[in-house]
Amino acid sequence: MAMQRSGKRDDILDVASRSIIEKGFAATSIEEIIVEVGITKSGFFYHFADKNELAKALFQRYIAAEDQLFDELERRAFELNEDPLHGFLINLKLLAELLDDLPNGHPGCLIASYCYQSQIFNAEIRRMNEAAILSWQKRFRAHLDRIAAVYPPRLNVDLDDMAHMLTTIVEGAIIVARALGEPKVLPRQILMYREFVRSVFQP
Amino acid sequence: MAMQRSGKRDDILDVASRSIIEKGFAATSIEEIIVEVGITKSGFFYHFADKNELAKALFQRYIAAEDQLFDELERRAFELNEDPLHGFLINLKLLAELLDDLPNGHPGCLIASYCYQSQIFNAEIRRMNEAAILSWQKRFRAHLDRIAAVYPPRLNVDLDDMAHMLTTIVEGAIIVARALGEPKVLPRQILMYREFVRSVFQP
DNA sequence: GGCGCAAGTGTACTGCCGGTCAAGTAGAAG
DNA sequence: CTTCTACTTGACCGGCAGTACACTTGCGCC
Repeated sequence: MAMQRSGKRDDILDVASRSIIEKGFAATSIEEIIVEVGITKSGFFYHFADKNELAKALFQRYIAAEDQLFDELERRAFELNEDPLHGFLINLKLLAELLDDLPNGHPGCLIASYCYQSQIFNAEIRRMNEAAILSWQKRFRAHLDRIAAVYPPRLNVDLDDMAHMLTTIVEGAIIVARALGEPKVLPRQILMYREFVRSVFQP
Repeated sequence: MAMQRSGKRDDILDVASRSIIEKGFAATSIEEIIVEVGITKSGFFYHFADKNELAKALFQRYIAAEDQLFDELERRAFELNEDPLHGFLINLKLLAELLDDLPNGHPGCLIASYCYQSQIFNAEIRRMNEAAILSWQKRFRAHLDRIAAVYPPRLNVDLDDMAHMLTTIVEGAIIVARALGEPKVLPRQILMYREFVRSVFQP
């Protein structure tokens, strides 16, 4: 059999992330993961010292992928329009379209998933979770600052709150979408945020 | 010892809800619940046929309490101002103030908690979760309809989306607040939604 | 062609946890 | 004085997380 570098390790991460997002971390047994991957329990523990290590690796991979996606969307948006406001509005539109095209909707966010199970993780993972949200916050806040420098806000809103609002809406909309079985809620809520941004800044 | 009706049953629900919101359902063992309540395992299974029954009872109690709270806030708000828009704005303000006054912030929402662990619950609980969100949706939508009848919206927004937006923001803000350890995020995000409502409807 | 390392397998074990079952008890209600 | 509710005592089963450790297999390198 082919011995590609870390073949099974990635398989474990793929299977585990799907299962954890669906059922939660504690409800995902190592047993079922190794059965689906086609590996033995020893094989699993060769790659990960314990379940917490799995959670950590999963999280790092997830955050890296999200960051890359955001970078890419940002780049494309500001290629289309350099203006801070219009570029950001296009950015949000692209994000909504991308999510709208996912056949089964966004699978769920590990940040939220871990958040409601935080007590079973160690401090390191909790700090990673916090750092991930703060990095989004910083990213969105930078956009808003650049916008506000050109378009003075028409409403008296705190830009930090407004930056948090996008994270808030994404996380919340994933929950509502999942609970209702209506994937479109997420893209639609992002467009609502977009309306809000427009109504705050557009003259 | 006093034999108040269903004394221990309520104790179980109290302990379990705290633990489940913190750690998740699967990570909350019956063992630890009965130890904290000071009860035997048989005592637990006297009240609940299995863990799923516990989840169901917990959920019903949670939803009933939330509904009552919303009713109360609504009543007080419209006592202060009968106008649909201003009454709703006051309603949101009262909600934000109430959440702002909670010393440790909102403990977490069972709907979101269950949502990320849905696969371990039976169909009945999943339907209850859906119904709870739809009932909020209906409640908020009714406000918005009454507002729109008097104040024609200045932005072209879908009122269903706007009603979902409040649920979305509440659920999302709880996650962000928890992950960052900053309880104030929730009331502040509700006030952001309030600004949005105002900017859509206020002439 | 032999050596070492990465990537596993095989197997046996501990201990917790969900859940079951049978029998018994203390106090309130009628 | 019986019956019902709300538990207790205690024994038990099967499944899963996680540990431990000896063993194997294929590839790259010298």
